Amino acid sequence: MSDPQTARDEKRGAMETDPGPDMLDAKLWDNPCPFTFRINYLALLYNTTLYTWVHDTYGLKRPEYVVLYSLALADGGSARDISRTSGFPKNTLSRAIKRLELMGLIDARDKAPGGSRTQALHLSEKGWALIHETRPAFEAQEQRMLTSLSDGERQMLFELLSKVVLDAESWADSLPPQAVTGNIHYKEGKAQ
Amino acid sequence: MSDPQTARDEKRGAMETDPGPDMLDAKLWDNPCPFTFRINYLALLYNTTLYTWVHDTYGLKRPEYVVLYSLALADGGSARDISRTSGFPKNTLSRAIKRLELMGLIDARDKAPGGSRTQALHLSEKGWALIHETRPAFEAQEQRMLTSLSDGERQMLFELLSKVVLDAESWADSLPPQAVTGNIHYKEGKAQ
DNA sequence: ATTTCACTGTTCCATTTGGAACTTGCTTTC
DNA sequence: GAAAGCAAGTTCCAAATGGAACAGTGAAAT
Repeated sequence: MSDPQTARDEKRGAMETDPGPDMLDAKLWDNPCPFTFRINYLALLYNTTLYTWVHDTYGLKRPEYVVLYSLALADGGSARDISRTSGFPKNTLSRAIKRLELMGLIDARDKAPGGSRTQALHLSEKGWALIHETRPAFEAQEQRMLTSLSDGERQMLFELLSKVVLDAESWADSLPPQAVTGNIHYKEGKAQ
Repeated sequence: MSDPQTARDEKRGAMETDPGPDMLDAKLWDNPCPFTFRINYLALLYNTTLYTWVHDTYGLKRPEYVVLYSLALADGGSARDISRTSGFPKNTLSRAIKRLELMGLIDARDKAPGGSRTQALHLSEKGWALIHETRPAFEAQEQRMLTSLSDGERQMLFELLSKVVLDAESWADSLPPQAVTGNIHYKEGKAQ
């Protein structure tokens, strides 16, 4: 895997669509982390397309739409749940929820629904409507993303990724040991 | 695929590690976009772990480290190249590059190296040192991420993802047609 | 040759973000 | 059952972010 940027190159020679960012080739074929680069790159393309669309069309920021989407999948979930499964910090979500409430997309929270500091959140009628209207775009984009694969390949990809995700607890939130020892610390050199 | 949250549930019954965020289960097994959720989730876990480590250890923010990493793979690349392959907007990268230059991690740019508005960027000695010191952590984390897969499975996953990435031009930056027509516009209801 | 044009990188500024401290209310312990 | 502990959600504020307008430079057109 040392001189691998061939697959894309021939295409480039013919069409010259992009003025040759072979940095992309390097990142794809010369990268010590080929897997994580790919998922980052794909996630990026997918997310920016869809979330800019949502923002331009509905005036909802990404964390806001994430709240709606999360509740559509797990109605009655809490801010903490959304934080854990989406990666947004809880204060960002707090703000998002407040605004969604104001917009009438999620139901007003009774300060104590039975007595619990955890607030169960629910989509409003209007919130469901928005989800039903927007989710197809997300689904369709995911479909388009996978058109180059056969049904069998899609299934295989799905299973492989599931395996990795299910094993995530064992590696997330901790670094491999050798990374943590004996480093030069540049931090004090903060220029700014 | 309607009542699929079994795989994780039995585990939960036994260990009760997490106080049951079955929102995660819903997002994994009830999601109309199972593929993109998985890659987003994995990317999230991977990125936050590593970039917080880089930040705490070296005082480099994510876009800054991304510049270094990109140049390590494609020395002489431009800000524009990095922007296209990383997704960061060019002004963010402009700032990052300026600071890296100040810190001596990339070579100073001669205002006109032969005459061209595109600036070819190069890591300095110190920049290379930092990359050589940090990259192993990224590699190791990617390895750990994939430990649950056999060699064959890893290879398969790599090939499937490559296919999808190579096809990216055909779907990125555009939405599926049916998404763009006939929507309610909530945007004017901006509360704030 | 001069005028457009195209595009890279920078600056400006309003908005957004997220860490840290705080509030509140349940839960556990003695 | 009071006291200490803990965890969800909020507020505060400094920092980071990214859109938009700008500047500068090479290429294209006439």
